[in-house]
Amino acid sequence: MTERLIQSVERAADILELFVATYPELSIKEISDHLGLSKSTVHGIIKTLEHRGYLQQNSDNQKYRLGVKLFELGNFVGKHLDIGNIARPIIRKLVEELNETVHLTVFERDEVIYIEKLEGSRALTIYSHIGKRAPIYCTGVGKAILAHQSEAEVDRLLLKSDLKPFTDFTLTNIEDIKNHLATVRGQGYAVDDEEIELGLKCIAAPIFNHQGKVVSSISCAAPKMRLDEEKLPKVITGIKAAAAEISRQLGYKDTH
Amino acid sequence: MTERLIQSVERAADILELFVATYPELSIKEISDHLGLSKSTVHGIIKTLEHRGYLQQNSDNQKYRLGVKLFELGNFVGKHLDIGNIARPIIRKLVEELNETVHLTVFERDEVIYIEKLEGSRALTIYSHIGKRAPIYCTGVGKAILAHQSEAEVDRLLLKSDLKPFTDFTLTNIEDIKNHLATVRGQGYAVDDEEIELGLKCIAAPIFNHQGKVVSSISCAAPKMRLDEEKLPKVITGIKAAAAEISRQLGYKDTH
DNA sequence: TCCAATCGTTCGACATTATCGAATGCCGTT
DNA sequence: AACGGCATTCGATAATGTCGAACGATTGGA
Repeated sequence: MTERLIQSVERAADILELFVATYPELSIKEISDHLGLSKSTVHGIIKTLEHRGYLQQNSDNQKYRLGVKLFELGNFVGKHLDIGNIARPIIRKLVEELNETVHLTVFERDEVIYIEKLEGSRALTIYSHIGKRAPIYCTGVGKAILAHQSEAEVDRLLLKSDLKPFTDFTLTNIEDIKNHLATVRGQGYAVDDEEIELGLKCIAAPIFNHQGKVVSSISCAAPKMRLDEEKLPKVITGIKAAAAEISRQLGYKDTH
Repeated sequence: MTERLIQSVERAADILELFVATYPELSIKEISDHLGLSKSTVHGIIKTLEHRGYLQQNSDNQKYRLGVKLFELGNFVGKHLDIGNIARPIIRKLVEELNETVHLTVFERDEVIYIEKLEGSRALTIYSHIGKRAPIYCTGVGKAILAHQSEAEVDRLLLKSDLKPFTDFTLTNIEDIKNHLATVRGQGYAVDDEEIELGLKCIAAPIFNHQGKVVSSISCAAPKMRLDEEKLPKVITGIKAAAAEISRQLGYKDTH
């Protein structure tokens, strides 16, 4: 790992981030003191950043603040770096690998919603479609998300749900579900074994965003008979790896 | 103007902006071709930017895209660089200079809304308050904004208004108003001469954002008698200069 | 009104550091 | 297996960023 980083670019980044870390308005002196650089060094970088719109100088006090160019770039990122675009190629690869249907969901306004579905080339496929809601307590994608919420949040969400039994295997007791979530959290993936539909089995993993919050999940859904002793470990490994990669690209820093 | 800009910082900016200008996903080769730099130079800068989260590398094709750090910074800018914060110190200075009330408005959802009011130390002050709506066709702040909308937009807005006469001086005929707006546009400021309230006179100027659109305006409002031959030019100059400075800080590039 | 202090800005000299081109290594394709 | 394309690494060079000092502008206090 003999990375050769560009000093002045790093310093420019240091300066930009200093505004977020300390105060939205800083003078050259303050910056050079914070970073331990000479005033003239800071001045050169600052003037370059100002010239490009990354900083702007206040006219009365001569201090600097972050410029609208960053706002522009940030918006661009927001549009093009959304989870769907990040996840799609990763999911596509996973589908090729497993040749099974893979779903992507997001958790928004207390609901788990399918936002992407990619199918393998099997005859027997899973019924589901983009935009549909998934129950949170008895699906892989729902449980993967639920397992990483605070206990208060879990209680709130479960109390809000009707906990209707879809099959004989559906867990409908809050304590049972909460115990099960601990297992999910521990192993890093969730299993739905015919809990919502007989014959259907899902393996799902949570996706973490740059704040470390779980905001979405992916799952592989297949007829239970196809997920045999040989295939199941592959699915688990694949789903977990894909979820981790999406998380990473979303800016999640895994700190274990 | 012997500015001494830092080359590698400029090149880093070039790279970031290239993603917006061309395509949200670029390879090192594509970047070096576009910018006429060697691959290794680009590689060094890219790795630095990636290291800091300003870029991230896609795992399957090895291309790069803008990173979430920019999203973060952009959001921060959005919060702290909003028009109110930019305008406040500039308005404050103007109030000291003129010792008259100055308003700041934004144009949103077809309405002109006061979002800031700073008063001079006079006994006779103007009634108005933050959050209040201003009619668009017969106030300085409204006309300053209206004068810089497209003709279709002006028609739409005026047809939507009831064009109620507040005083004998209120213009209520669409053609009259549109002719008047041409004057406003030409002189760079709008006058409201007792059009909404007898005895009240306002001088207002438009504020341009970084896209060159007029999204807000400021005005100086005072009893008509106080804006005499001596003071009026000062007010006009002051309001125009303040509006120009706010526009500049919002990222507006005046290209005349 | 003047002086002192503070900070932004400019300047010049130095060596650190970024740069380039060439070499290497890693896929994917034929 | 060999080729092509690309990312990556390496090493030598001088261009470039860095620092300290000097300058200038502004502010506050005596």
